[in-house]
Amino acid sequence: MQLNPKQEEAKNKIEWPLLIIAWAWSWKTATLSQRVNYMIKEKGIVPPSVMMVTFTNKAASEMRERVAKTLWVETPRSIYSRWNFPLIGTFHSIWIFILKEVLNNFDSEELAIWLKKDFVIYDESDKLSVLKWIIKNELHLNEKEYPARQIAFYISNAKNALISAKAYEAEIDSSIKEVVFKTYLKYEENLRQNNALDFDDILVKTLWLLRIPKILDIYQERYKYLMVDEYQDTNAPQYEIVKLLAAKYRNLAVVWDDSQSIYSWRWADMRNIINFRKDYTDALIIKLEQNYRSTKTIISGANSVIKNNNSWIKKELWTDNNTWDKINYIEAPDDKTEASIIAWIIRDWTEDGWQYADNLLLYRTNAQSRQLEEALMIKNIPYRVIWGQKFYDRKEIKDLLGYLRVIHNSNDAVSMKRIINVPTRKIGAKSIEILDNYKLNFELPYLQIIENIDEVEELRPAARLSIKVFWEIYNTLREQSNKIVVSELISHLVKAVQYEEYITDGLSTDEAQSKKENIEELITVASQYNWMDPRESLAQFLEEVALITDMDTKDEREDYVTLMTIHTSKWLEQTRVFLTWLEDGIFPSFRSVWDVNALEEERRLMYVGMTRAREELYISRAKERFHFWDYVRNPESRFMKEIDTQLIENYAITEKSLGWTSIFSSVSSLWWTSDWFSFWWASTAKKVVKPLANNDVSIFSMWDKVAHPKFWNWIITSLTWELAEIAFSSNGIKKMNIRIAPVRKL
DNA sequence: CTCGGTCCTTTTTTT
DNA sequence: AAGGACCGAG
Repeated sequence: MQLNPKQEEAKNKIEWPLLIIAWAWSWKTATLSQRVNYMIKEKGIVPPSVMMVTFTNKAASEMRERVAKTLWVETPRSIYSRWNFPLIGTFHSIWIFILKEVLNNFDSEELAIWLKKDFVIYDESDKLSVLKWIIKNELHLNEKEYPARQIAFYISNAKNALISAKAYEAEIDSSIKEVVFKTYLKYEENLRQNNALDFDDILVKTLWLLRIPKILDIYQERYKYLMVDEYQDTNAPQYEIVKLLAAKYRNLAVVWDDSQSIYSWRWADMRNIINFRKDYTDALIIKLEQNYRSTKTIISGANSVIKNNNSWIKKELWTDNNTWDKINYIEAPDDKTEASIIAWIIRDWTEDGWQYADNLLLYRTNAQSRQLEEALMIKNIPYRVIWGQKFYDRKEIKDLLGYLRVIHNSNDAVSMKRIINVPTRKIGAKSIEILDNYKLNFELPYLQIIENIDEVEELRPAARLSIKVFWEIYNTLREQSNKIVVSELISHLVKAVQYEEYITDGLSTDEAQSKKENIEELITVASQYNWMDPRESLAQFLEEVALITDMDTKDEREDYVTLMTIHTSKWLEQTRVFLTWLEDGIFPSFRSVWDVNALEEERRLMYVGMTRAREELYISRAKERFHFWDYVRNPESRFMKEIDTQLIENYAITEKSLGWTSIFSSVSSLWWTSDWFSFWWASTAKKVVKPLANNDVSIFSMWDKVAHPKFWNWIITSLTWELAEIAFSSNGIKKMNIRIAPVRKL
């Protein structure tokens, strides 16, 4: 790949602070990977002295792959093969790596930090359950009045402003902050006892350690060449950490794009660039303004939107690429038609030889995927929804990880509480309360109490017995964890506690199957760590699982349409992009329309969405839709009006484009029956939704007996074309489309 | 005391 | 889909 003169300049300037202003698809990734190659191959810099920080795991692994290719070496599996390769990872993964290394080599007391090396990472739901418990049991307050979610927001805000729990007392200026202060203190105490960190702590604790001169010295000397991608999305602790690391050698290159800053709600502050300019007044500034991906039309369209932001630095993104189709604007009469037209367009293109995988469907919030999914299902189009962190949020996954976590770190009280009665062992809320009180009074970790459970006399004998049984299982697993790799450990665990029987009890075949598949999937992910030493594999697996998200599991080899939020799409590009639900109140979100800053961030999000498209961009909205249990008519999105009208072509809604839709929408109430709904839920739980059945309708007739996997045997009591009413002995009459429903004639 | 039903609500964006 | 509230059975 031949770099242009600007990119070449960025590549060659390595012993100097460097600000690369890079607009969408300006080949910044190629520039950065060639820059690493240049350092190592031309300048003889040793690979492990180079650190590159990216924003997502996906970006990091892509970068590792590219760099490995230019260096002619095998792509390392993780950031840990640091001795012959640059350190390339996300902010969080690199900081965890540093935290662990420091804790392995130094005494915690010497560092004046309570953190010990086997720490666990609490995700958002772990954090909320701790906060809920504190609010209810320690502060004796009503959770309704002081919602954990709101308290969590205040605490996170404080942490990112580097205000400790003790220092928060000075911030109190309202009754809610009074409660926040008390909760924050207890929460920090809880983390300390459990040897746990939340996401914010990963940054804050790293910063704390790097402020110790002798620690900082080690890392400044090791990582002499630093690069930070997506600098506009850094927050205060991240900025401080980078500043400290770079202070000595000043070989820091940051990549910045103010048009793509969309994480201010995670405390990202694009004004960090002002601090950067102050810290490095002599920094070389290079602008990469040529876009190598999208057509002229798409770029002009995106430019015409983003220039409405006052905070935006004026610039012109340009391209040599061809002008192609105009931006297609679909104004559908209602939500179902909107979704159907999109499905129809995809189907049509596919018949012309395109792949399903050439299409990307974007929306503002995850909940919006539903109607698009329905339309795709009706047309048998395979698709996959990428939810933020859905996979690891599922009960079966959280349960199994909970076991692994207490095996790894016996102090982890949140996980212990989660799994002590899973599967049910007759240890209920009352017993756990007794354990909690005992723990509070004697300041002992759970494990120690469980080990000597006979001392807890308040406990019912039955509960004590159950805990002993649990203790046996736990001990066996813990011993095994030293001898067998983590994927085998999970299999043993599932058998030892009869987890499958527990989780699938009372479920339909379909639902049970999906649970089992999820467990299988977890074992598959875990088996990637099989090459490691058993104990190490467990630690590594748990660490990376905490940071992994659904989008990291996107499989490039299968052919399916991808659906995701615009936020999630930031790292990718696609031939054809559909931006849906372009209505004021939805996009921009109703929460943002009164606040200039929030609105500008939404506009940047629009820019990000538009520039994901390479060749064709479809924008759609519905004049009327069913939303939040009501019919609403949202005005056209203001962002749509900002696009230069010459660039837009209104998509004609013809009979052809409606196709079968018009027939379906006339009987649309049928699509909303409960079994359709549960079928939808069941299907989305799976990785790739399999195309629906395509039954030959002609073989069915009135009074036929049919088999259904979920409801067993039915009898057709009414049949109009392919829409049937089917009687089921205990559930009354169900309406369904027998062409696509999972039914079989008996 | 514990469990397993039912019924209700839930959300903006995610490392 | 999952958590919370509530209730009746064992």
